[in-house]
Amino acid sequence: MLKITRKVEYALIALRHMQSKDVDELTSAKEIANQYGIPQQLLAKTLQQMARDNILEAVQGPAGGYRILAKLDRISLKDFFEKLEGPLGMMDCYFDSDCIQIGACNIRTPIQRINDNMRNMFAQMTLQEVTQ
Amino acid sequence: MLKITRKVEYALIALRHMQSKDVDELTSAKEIANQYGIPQQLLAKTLQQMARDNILEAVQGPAGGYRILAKLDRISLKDFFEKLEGPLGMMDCYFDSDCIQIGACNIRTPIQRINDNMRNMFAQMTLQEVTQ
DNA sequence: AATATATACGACATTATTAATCGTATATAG
DNA sequence: CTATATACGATTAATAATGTCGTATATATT
Repeated sequence: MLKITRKVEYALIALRHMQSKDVDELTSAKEIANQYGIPQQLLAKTLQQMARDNILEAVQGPAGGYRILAKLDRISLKDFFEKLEGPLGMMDCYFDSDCIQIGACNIRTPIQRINDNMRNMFAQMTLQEVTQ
Repeated sequence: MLKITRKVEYALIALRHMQSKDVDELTSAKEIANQYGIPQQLLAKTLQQMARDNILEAVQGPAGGYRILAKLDRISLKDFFEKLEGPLGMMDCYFDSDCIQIGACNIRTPIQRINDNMRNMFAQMTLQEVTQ
């Protein structure tokens, strides 16, 4: 439990890889996939998603690839995680609450407190700190 | 991602339920399962595990059940989570590292930093805070 | 002593989630 | 024109979480 997904992991690897290059240099999904042993198609999808989220810029065609578009020190880890994986809740009922037992549940409030702490922690860390 | 398991959730519900009673009063798995709509056998296993971990005391036979044994304000959430679910790592390589790519991986150190923050956060919260 | 009801627990089955692949379309440099 | 890159929905495979089954043991009650 409390694990990040490979998607997030791959995204971080890719960002860090690109950050070690010139800002306008392009990196292909293939290059990263080969270098770190990541399934290329899966990585490509994640990069495409980051492009849709304006974290990366994508350039098509041969000699195309991706480059970092956003200011990584302006994106919190919380926002990054939620862009890629959706709302960050340790229990499903943190956001959507169609749990039948919600009336009987005695730990909803305490768990939400923990969850707020966790979200707050990730809100205070930036992508830059992880990928620099 | 970053979710707690039902096992932990059920354990917290059970602890909080027992804490609302007299300290030496017994509570059966059945009682809790019925009241909160939890599968009884699954809950029972979790209670048994907590008994093995000396968080609860178990009393067998009819009119048996469980009662809280440990001082909940002396058990951190980190220890509690790790008792129930094992080591707390956002990535598998935090503890065991048979990842083939470990040499190539460029984010191991940064992720460990995040993970340390998370573990530290849970180390500073006690079970008591959640179940009181 | 017999019975009913509780915990104890390994093995198995089911379900949900995550991870990976497939197939096809589009863009563009050479 | 061709090779190589991104784009992306659909599907399958793998893994992990969740739940069930069967059986054993303890013990209060009758």
